[in-house]
Amino acid sequence: MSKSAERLKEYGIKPSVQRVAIMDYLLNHKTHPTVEMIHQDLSEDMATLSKTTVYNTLKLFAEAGAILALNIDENTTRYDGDTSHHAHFRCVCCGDIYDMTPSNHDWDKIGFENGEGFKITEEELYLKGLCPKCNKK
Amino acid sequence: MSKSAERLKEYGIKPSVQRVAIMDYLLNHKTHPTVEMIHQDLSEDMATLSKTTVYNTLKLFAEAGAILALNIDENTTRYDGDTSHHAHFRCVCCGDIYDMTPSNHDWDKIGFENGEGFKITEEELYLKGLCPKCNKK
DNA sequence: TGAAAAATCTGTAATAATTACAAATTTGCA
DNA sequence: TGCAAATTTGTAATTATTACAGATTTTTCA
Repeated sequence: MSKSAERLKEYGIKPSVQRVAIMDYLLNHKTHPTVEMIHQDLSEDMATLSKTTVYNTLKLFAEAGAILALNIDENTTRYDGDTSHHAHFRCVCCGDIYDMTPSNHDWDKIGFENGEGFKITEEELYLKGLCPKCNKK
Repeated sequence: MSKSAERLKEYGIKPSVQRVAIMDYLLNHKTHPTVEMIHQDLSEDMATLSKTTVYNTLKLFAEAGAILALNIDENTTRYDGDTSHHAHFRCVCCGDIYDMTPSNHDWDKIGFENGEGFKITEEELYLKGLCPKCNKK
């Protein structure tokens, strides 16, 4: 079975053709794509793929914890097949999103002064600025 | 001059009646309100206030760095008059947003393994989970 | 002071992302 | 094979946000 199909099963999701294709896309494109990009690219091989299916599927995946839904972009959601603990950087010039690895591995153990009683289940660190390419100009 | 008007001048923004009212609202409501909430509340005293003005003004403030625009909520932007360095928590149950103060004050000095060449100008830490109230239930 | 110019505000219409929903298709299984 | 359940599809509705042009307010300066 494909890696993508296995991944879906791990998270209790039945692997339909469309679901496997979308998960496959996410595992092979580290670009943090939008619904639009995924739909457009996959449509080349799956002409009948509906945008609604892409929306529904990504929501399903994200709610199951199989992928990450990122709100680092102001107007649209970006998706990430890599669910390991890492931060994200968005270049305010070109819009590209990069994975960032904090060198201080204690960042995920940060406590909060007023954190008593809170149950934290998700943590996202968003960085913005200029990427190396845009920074040179 | 009011504290709000002074604040605007600090950031090079001309203090009109509407702008002062909106900044005032943000400085006095720590609820991280949406455009909708701000407009609705201020409309009680300023019947003619347009929602477009609220949108434009908040964008102006945020771009000048006078306030923060938060994307912690999936479908709408929330605003924060407190620009000091702190994190945000959103309760997935009731939707309320809380300020969080990392007890490890080094969190803003985190380096990134693959950070060479990047110029980081903004940093947002978003936490999600259950607030003390919802956690009890 | 008082007109002309500039800045700001307002209301409506347009846009774009996302969701609702019902019909069509596919899948799993007796 | 044939039926029921799950999934997908396409269109219509919803919601947040922006575009834009006209109205209003503020500023400039003779």
